[in-house]
Amino acid sequence: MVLTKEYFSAPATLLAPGLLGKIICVRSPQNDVIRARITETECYYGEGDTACHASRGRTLRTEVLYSQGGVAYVYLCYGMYDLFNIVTGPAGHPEAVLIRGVEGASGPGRATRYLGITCAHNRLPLDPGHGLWVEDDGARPEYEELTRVGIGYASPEDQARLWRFKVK
DNA sequence: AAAGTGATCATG
DNA sequence: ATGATCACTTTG
Repeated sequence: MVLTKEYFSAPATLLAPGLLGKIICVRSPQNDVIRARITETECYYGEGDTACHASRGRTLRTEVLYSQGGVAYVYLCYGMYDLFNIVTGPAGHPEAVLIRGVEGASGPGRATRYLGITCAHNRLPLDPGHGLWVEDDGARPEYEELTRVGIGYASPEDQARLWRFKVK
């Protein structure tokens, strides 16, 4: 079944582990669909999370994080890699789940490249009509909780949070 | 271990 | 207008 905006309106802290095993679907320019099961995620939660892009408030870039859950947040990292996040939670509260890996591609930059997701997908609602959506086939894989990667600029307590989730 | 790469945001 | 910074990957 296709996951809806209502599903994505739950908190990122819940959805990051919950999305493991779900299937990202992307319609390519050639009109075929690429599918891959999520194997690793991280959550970024609110302005109070010093690792979250919205920790310094609303800007042109972070505006999309304040949407109601169920839209894509894609941004260019290190000048080379498009990183794909799913915005979650209620409107007005900035939070998202970063897709760090899918079956067939580990690492957030590689996963987006593998799926064919680019900055052109930024702000798009996640549904089949927009060519980018997520399906649940009932899989509930076991996972482990780890600290987030690449956030050395965040406060020590935020760095210590177990907000990365990885399928065993 | 270190470079490569460019949008973004804060500063002047 | 300028410069530091960066939720990474590849190569050695």
